[in-house]
Amino acid sequence: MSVTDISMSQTDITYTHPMGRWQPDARGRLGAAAIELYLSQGFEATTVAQIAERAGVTERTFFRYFGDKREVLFAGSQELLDAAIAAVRNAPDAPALDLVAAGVDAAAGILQLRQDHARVRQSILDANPSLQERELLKMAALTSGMASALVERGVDPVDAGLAASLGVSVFSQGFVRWIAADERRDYLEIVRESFERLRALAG
Amino acid sequence: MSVTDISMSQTDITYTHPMGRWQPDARGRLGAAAIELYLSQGFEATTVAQIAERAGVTERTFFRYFGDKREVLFAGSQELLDAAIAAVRNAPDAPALDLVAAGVDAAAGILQLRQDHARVRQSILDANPSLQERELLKMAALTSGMASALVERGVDPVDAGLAASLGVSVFSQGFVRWIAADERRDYLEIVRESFERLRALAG
DNA sequence: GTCTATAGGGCGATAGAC
DNA sequence: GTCTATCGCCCTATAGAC
Repeated sequence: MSVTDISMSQTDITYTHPMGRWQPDARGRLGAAAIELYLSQGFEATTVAQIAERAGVTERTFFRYFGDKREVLFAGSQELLDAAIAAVRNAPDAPALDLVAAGVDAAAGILQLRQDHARVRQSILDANPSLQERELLKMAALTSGMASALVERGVDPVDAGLAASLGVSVFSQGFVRWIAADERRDYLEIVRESFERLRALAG
Repeated sequence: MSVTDISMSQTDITYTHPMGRWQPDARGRLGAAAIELYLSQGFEATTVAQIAERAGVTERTFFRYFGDKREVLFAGSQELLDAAIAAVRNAPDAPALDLVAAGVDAAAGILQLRQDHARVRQSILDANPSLQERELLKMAALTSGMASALVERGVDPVDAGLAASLGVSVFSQGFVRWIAADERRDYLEIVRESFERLRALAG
């Protein structure tokens, strides 16, 4: 049950840091500190104060960058979402489910590059229902984002919602299999096979 | 994006209340008080202390019945889950997607009886992402519950997961349409039409 | 039942960059 | 002067420990 996220550091790299009073990249340091602590002590046992201290900032600064303690683990999910939606938007004309497949392919292709990180992150999520909830919310955002992109391309709204749901189901279920220890195939391959199975199931 | 829950009062009705020192059905009163306050003041603005006071119990009692402030809105979702899983288990032999359809039918049939309440509850959820997260977790539980039931009946695990996901997608999307003000059809009808569309999409 | 740690938000102050 | 990042200290409610 889960997917998402890539980079821990999401700082705006086009902005040259003033390099004055404070160390640059507070966001990146907070993200790294959080993952280290969540891994070594567990998510619940880690306080925001500890994260902030390790990153050399105050608690208040943590909440400036991340709305809550969970959000720090989802810094990369926006990138995934954007890539998927862009792919749906730009795919060559085709039936709705194929457009969604293009979006899912794009997202899987990004995750693919960081299987090690995905596994670490997933091990943290697996132990915490409250993190799983957040993950589900991100997946719901992916669903509605792709659905909107389909509607923009002229797909009927009901069909768009269903097709996007199917795509995200394939993506999520494929993810679980992909990070399993004994799985040798790559993510894209798994996702594509799942789409085939899905067509068979419905037909 | 949402579904679930029926009754606010989930007290064990087979148990005859002692009717002694305390008013009976503390759980039911807490549930009713919470919904009233969430509606009139908003979810965030309502404190557990207010709910407890209105129900005539202490804060501590609230947390004895409900794990957290959100859970009070999901008292009925277990019933829905159980009904769906039982239906999948007991449906006559058929392809996986038809078994899932039986489960979804059962759940929709229950919700059907309380459209007014479903609308009220949904209006509270719509305004609060943290409640939407919890709803998604319940839907995920429904998915994995139905998937397990399918596996028990001999369906391949991967197919089971996909089929259950499809079913829950239909259920959730159908729910949104069903509670829309201008929708005249009943929930079961909408759900059945969605299954048809889904087959068309994949075919 | 009571007690307490912690999440998370409000807001003005401060120290730099431009 | 303006803007932006951070601090620091305020607060309350949640949720869990005892």
